[in-house]
Amino acid sequence: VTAEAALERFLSRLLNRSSLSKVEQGAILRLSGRVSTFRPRVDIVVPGQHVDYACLVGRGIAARFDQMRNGQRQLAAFYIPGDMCDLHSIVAPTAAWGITAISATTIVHVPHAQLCKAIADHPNLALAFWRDGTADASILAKWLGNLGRQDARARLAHILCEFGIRMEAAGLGTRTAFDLPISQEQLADALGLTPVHVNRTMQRLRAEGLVWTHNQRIEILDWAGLAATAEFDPIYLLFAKRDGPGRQSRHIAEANTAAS
Amino acid sequence: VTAEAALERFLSRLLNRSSLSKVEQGAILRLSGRVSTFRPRVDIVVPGQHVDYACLVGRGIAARFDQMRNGQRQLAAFYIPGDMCDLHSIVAPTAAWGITAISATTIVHVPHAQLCKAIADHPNLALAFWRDGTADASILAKWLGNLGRQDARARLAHILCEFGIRMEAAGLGTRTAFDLPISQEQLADALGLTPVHVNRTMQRLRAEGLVWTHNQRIEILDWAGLAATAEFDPIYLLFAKRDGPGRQSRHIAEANTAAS
DNA sequence: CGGATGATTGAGAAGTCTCAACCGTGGTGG
DNA sequence: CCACCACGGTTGAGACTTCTCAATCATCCG
Repeated sequence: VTAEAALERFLSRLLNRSSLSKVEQGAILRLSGRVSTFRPRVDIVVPGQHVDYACLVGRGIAARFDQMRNGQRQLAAFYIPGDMCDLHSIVAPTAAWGITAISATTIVHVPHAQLCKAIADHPNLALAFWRDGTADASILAKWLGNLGRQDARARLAHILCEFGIRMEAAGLGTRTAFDLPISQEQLADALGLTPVHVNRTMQRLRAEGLVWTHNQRIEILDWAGLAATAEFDPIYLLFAKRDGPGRQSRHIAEANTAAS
Repeated sequence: VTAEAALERFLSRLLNRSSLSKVEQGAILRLSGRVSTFRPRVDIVVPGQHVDYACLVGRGIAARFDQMRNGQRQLAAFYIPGDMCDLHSIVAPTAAWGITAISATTIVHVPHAQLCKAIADHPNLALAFWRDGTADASILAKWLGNLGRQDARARLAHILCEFGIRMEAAGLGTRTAFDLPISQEQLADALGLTPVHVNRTMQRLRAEGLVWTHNQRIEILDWAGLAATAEFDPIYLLFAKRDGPGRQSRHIAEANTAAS
């Protein structure tokens, strides 16, 4: 995977939410950075580290995590190819969190200097970056609601729906069929559950005919059913450009009825 | 409470994390907006609403919430005077969440038009706003870790420590003594617990000599002890300017040793 | 074949929830 | 001045979800 391909995915992600001129798009594509790969479970950024670059995922899956004193981890976000894990490190370069590789992951380290220059040359990019971070924060808030107010079954169903929509938007499968190289133990760290309980809950979703899994492939057999048990409404992903609310409501309708 | 006083608090909050020139500070103070008040439990912004203003808290406490289908709510953030609840609505004007009044609350509705003009005139303000939103997201991530990986006692202890530091930083008391006009039921909605369990847990913290409460006043009798049970480390509040990591580590040391 | 990783199973323990009731205080109206 | 009501805090007992610990199984890979 080359840096260029990753930057194209990144631009594509930005365009999901922001309108950018050709010139601004060119500025994104002209970014560059050192490419490195990480094995699963290796930390890419450790908590408290001061960084002068942002981490763009080119291949694999990365996650933001918070670590407790006893070593337990809470994953606060999953990043798929095209996601810039810590774009906000531009404005807050000392991370209070860490980034870890979930599966084998390729990262492009884009220097802050380049990103700052792009922002200075094209102020609209700062707004696009801010909007991108706002979308991540919106996902975080939704996860909080899931952890606080939904049981294990709804939580698992919700994250599967979320991955479906995000994978599809990133061109990495359809919302009902995609590869998810995440172990049940890692899912447990994201859902605030025990690996054992994730296992039993996944079995239940399978038994109910909602999903089918094999190796690390997910197939959602009953999208409407899964979305209903998850109370899933993709509005929180903020897949809508600034140009008004009309597009957004259409999006919800699509997501909750299609392919079921 | 006047709009001017609220804007001064807002500027003060921005200066906690960003360096702004006198001119930029002036641009903040020249903002204005319609002032209105809300009774407790009244919604200020309803989920899905399209807004063309941001909500600045002048007095009282507001909260961002996510609502489940059965009516249960999860609070995802508390906003104290000087906090701009939904600054990010500038870049994502259709809210996926709601804002509600926790106590009697005064809100200044600052039009997006004014904020956009300020950003256009002073690009550095966009970065300050983005940084402010990043701090809110960082708090959100920490809450997620609390919900996912800490028990009720640690969660409650953590939110009390957080309020202590934030209240002190906002000039609304000291970290060990402040007014907190939030009912146990509302705390439960933030902590992902039942009001009954919040009550029992609060009793336990009192019995352990960690805190003392009366009416809606909190006194933290043993800061070090409370911080230890909460695994509280204020680094996640991002109370550090861009000027390097030195100041930050000092801050942690202070917060975990002082006033205990 | 051995070792590592991830998925699966079982049984008992623990934390939290549910429901229902009761108490104390402040405000309101007769 | 008192009766009443609303609200928030408190208590008790039983139910339920999820955790803990420990073991087993399946697959991949060297």
